[in-house]
Amino acid sequence: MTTLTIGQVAKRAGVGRETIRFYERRGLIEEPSRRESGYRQYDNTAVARLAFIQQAKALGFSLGEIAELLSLRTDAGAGAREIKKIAETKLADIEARIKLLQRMRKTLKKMVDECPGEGPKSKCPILEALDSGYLQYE
Amino acid sequence: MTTLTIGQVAKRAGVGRETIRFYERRGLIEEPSRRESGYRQYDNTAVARLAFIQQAKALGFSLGEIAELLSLRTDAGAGAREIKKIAETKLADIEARIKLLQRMRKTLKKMVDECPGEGPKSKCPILEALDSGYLQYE
DNA sequence: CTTGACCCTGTAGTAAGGTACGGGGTCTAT
DNA sequence: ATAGACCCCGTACCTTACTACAGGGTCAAG
Repeated sequence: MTTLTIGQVAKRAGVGRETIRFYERRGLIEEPSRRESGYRQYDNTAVARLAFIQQAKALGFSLGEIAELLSLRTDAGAGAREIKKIAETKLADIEARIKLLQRMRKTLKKMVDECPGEGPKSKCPILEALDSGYLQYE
Repeated sequence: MTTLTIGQVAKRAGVGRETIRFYERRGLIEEPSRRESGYRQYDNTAVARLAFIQQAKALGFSLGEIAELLSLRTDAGAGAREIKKIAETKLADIEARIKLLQRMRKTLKKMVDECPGEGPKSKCPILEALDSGYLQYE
């Protein structure tokens, strides 16, 4: 099994060296074995682990949630139920964020459409709309 | 004109006292006059200003952007054009965020649908999907 | 054997948007 | 006149996810 230094792992995984040490401190990556000199020694499973983290991040999971996912993975008692539950919670969270942003978009679009884009600011309803306390959110 | 203490303003605006001082430091709220004792003295325009900030925050503007909006408001040279531009930039930003979240939702929903929700974790495709580096984002 | 690239630790800084605390002084009602 | 609520300032702390030093030691090539 080839061993890799932290820099080689970082390069293959497309992250910074410091990021790997940071993940190690956060418990997302196991502490690797060391050479005599103290240099960290990794193998390809570390690269795979980093890929997992990147994928999960791309899906909107926080590092805390990723740690949870990772612990379920090695927890013999964990089944499909636990994993599905985390993913469902995240899904609901993402859907809520989308809804909020859509409401924001609607109001903002209306404001932009109503603003002539020229002339004095008194012709633009944006500032007044913000003043009026008239917006409905949440 | 009735004067208000910072605590009264905070209560009416629904924010914390510390938040008002924080906004003052950030230049979002003008420095108010003081009593002999050094106590800040506000009037209702401060409550209105805070309401403006809350509204703008609800639309997704950052404090920096709100400061910009606020300065345009008192800048005699500013017209509808400048204000519309900021709002348009924010709108584009919100739309991009919505698109990203929709992609995330789609993939996550597929995973959740494919997971049986019972049995061993090997039956759940979520962990494997995260491993595979197979997700397409961005 | 030297040079330059790489590694180590620990600490500090970044962004955003606050929140909390310590050690004071003040205001108001009883 | 005194209790308790409120205010002052400055500084530190919180979260998230890194990123950047500083001051060292190590490794591989020429």
